[in-house]
Amino acid sequence: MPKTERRTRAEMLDRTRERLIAAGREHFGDRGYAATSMDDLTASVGLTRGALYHHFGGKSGLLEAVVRTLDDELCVQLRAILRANEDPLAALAERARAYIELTQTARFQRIMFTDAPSVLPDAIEETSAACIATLTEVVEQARARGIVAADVSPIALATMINGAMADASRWVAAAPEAEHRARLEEATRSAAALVEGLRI
Amino acid sequence: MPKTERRTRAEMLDRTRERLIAAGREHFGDRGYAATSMDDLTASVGLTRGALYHHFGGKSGLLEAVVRTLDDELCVQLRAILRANEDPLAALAERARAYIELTQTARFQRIMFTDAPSVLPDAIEETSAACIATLTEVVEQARARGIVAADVSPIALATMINGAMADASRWVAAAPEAEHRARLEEATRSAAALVEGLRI
DNA sequence: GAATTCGCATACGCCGTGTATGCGAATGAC
DNA sequence: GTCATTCGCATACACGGCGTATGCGAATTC
Repeated sequence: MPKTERRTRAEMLDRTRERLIAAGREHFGDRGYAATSMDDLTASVGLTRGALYHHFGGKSGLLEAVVRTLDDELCVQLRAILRANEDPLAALAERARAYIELTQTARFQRIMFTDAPSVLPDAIEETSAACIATLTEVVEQARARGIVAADVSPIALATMINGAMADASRWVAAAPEAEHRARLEEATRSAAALVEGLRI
Repeated sequence: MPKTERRTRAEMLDRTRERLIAAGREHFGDRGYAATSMDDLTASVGLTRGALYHHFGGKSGLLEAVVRTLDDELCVQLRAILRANEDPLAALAERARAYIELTQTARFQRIMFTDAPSVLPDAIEETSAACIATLTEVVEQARARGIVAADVSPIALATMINGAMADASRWVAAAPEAEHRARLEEATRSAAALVEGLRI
């Protein structure tokens, strides 16, 4: 029996999907969505646009698949951090650092922060809503325990914390290599100060 | 002497610039940058693409002009509010409400928050840097007066406040008409709580 | 009044996307 | 095992939009 295993049809299908998504991460992340040619992208993995339209329906369909992949990878890690901390505000501070660190790659920033909101407002709205929902739960816990004032709106606060994190991440990523670590520390400390300020 | 005044050449030039920028605000704001055809846009003000390329160099050039117009209009009003408040943190809270209110139009949101960062990352980086710079000054004042802790980074904090404001604005704007006012109040109160939490 | 500038229109070529169509290999029926 | 069928993907075509080169006509300059 030769070492080349036989692949079932479904396996092959999944493999080309994955290859296209991987190519999407690279091309969209490096050149930006608008400047990416689907002819080039598909050719870079030995395919043509036919495969793209078959699997994703079009250029934006591939971007959406890439976005969901990136979002899933991030969410898994962030949720683990929230679960690991007992104190809600401490959990938020911990999560802030992890969020900034996990979103530092240029590709992630370009795709998730810059291009996707413009091309797929609905998909981004959906994923960030899920992200904000978990933050909202944390704020509600804190409020229920009397850690933060009862008159703040958990959803509004979660939304703002989410926005603050995104911009903090961009600010760190925009730093020249030498200042990178310093900015990460500054951003982490400031984020902690911001959420700890909510403590009564 | 007839009522039709004679226009100098320079005046005419400025008028077509303004008309194109106005058309840009409408088309980019209503349909999005990518979905806007420059043939349609120029035709809507009785011109052709020739005028566009003469004045702005291209599609993105017009967007940049629109962005700077919108940014200028906003900055003027926000600066006035910062000057009107003595206490730095109170000024920030006041500014937060004004910022959210002044950025509620769908056109502003679409152009400044959604499309421009993708098409003109440098221009947006530049304008938001200016915005963050003024916020940084306010935080530094507060720190100098001992109102906030000395170990927070004014720039990092200003960046995060800026991001929090933008997302708060989007959150309010995304509300159905009926909830609009309620969300504005929630966001304003929560923003105030966030910055007041920094007070020692 | 001739020359020149310059604001804007016209005309052309190119690239990229979406769609319709075609082919060939893997799958299922019997 | 053969035939019919599905389906993953390639090929071919048509359309629209952008950028550039070119042209015209009116306002300025001398």
